[in-house]
Amino acid sequence: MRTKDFLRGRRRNELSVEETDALEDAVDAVEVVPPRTVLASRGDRLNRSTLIIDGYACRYMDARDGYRQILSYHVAGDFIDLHSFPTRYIDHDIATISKVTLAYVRHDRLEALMTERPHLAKLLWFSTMLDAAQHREWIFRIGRLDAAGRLAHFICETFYRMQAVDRVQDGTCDLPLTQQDLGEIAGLTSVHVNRVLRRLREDGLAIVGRGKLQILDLDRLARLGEFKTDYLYLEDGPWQE
Amino acid sequence: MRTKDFLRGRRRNELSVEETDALEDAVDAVEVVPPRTVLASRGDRLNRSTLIIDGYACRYMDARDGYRQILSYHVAGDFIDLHSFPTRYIDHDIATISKVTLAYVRHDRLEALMTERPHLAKLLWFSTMLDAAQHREWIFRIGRLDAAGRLAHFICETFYRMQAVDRVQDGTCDLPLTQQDLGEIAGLTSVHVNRVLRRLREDGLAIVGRGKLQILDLDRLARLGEFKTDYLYLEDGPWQE
DNA sequence: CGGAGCGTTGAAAGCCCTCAACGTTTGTGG
DNA sequence: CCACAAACGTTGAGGGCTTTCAACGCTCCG
Repeated sequence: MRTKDFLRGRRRNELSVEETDALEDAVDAVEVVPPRTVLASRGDRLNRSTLIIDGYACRYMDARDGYRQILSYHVAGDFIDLHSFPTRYIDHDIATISKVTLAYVRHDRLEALMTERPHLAKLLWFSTMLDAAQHREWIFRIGRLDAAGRLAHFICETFYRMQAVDRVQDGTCDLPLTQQDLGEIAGLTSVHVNRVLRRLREDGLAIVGRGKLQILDLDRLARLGEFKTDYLYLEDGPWQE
Repeated sequence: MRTKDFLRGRRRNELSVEETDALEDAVDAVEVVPPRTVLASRGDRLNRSTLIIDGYACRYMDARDGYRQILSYHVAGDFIDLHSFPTRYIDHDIATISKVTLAYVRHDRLEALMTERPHLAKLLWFSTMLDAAQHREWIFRIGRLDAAGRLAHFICETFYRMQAVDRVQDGTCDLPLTQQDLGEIAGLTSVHVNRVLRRLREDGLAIVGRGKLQILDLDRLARLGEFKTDYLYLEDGPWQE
């Protein structure tokens, strides 16, 4: 099932069998895309949206000086550009990070779902609100935390998201990001990311490198990054009925 | 008409007369709230959403050290917490900045609109995507720009948004923010905001103070803040049919 | 096996913060 | 209407976190 990771670990249980089938049925094509490939550019008008089946991607904006700011990091189950359905245009760039398997859903199929399945539509809307909630945490992270806090916060967020889609084993998960990427996520230089990661490693908090993330002390990481899980709307949170 | 500023200057024209009436009809109560009042707190479960008829509000998160990070700034026509309809909970705090006139729409009315008026529902969804697009620009702003660029970017954004709802006269509009507030928006201290604003004033870019914003040179401000208008989805943008 | 990208480390500089003091404005009550 | 207090705005000096610049080691893949 190509859509099995969509909202997995979040509010997947609110999807009925019929809705699951309807969503699965709306999936058009499946494609494998190589790493570091641009999927869409600012200003593009899209007529389909993209669900990550497996792999990693990000959204970003380029700054004048050649640096870029990564806006969001996406894993399996993420509808990477569902917002282009209501907005029609996208206002940032999207690219793969690793090799990625993608599923496409045409916007006319979504249009039909809006009228035929309003409850499913509301869950699609909800999934774009998860993005917005994450955006807000990123603003907080970059605006108010120091370098170590920013990376700790990102590590916590990524770990919980990976756990939600069952991509964690023995406290370890994939993290195919370079130190340059992490700098573009946290608003830091790669040099400083390197120093901070060493500190996190030496302090027994987490080991980041070689495409992997290993959590050593999630509690202390969360404290350092002032991290709360509520905004991820995980299945065991207080928002359950 | 209480909802006249909703999506005004953006894609208001896509609302049919019937949809406008339906939205207007969904408005429950109207209330006036004093400045600096907390409207909702992280973890609250809401059963209604709030449209600003007039005045200014913001969303924010508190950090451990007593500082806070402002996540978004809201003006007339903004649905300040429409995202709580699909998410049910809110994951940040909301407060007024000035005296504000609010209109409430109960979530059960929105639920009905989802099934009865899917096109209107899609426009409501779109309006929450405007928020997300703004969030992304804030991430870019804080992550990649220096202090002057951050304030210039915020000034540009605010000016265009105020213009969209017809709150600009002679290049001047209300801006009831203290330098402390601006610091909490841009991830800076109020002291440094003060120094940067003086620079902007002396360089003939903008005058900020006494509750007002006066634009002196929008082009240079936009260049300084690397500001583009596309993400605001203004009525005269390329996204028009 | 070679090269390019990535990671690592050091030194110096810069942007912004912290601390502190004082001036200005605003709003309220006598 | 004035006086006063509190909040806001302004300015200077010093310090710290992060950047910049530079060099070198490592790893992975063709």
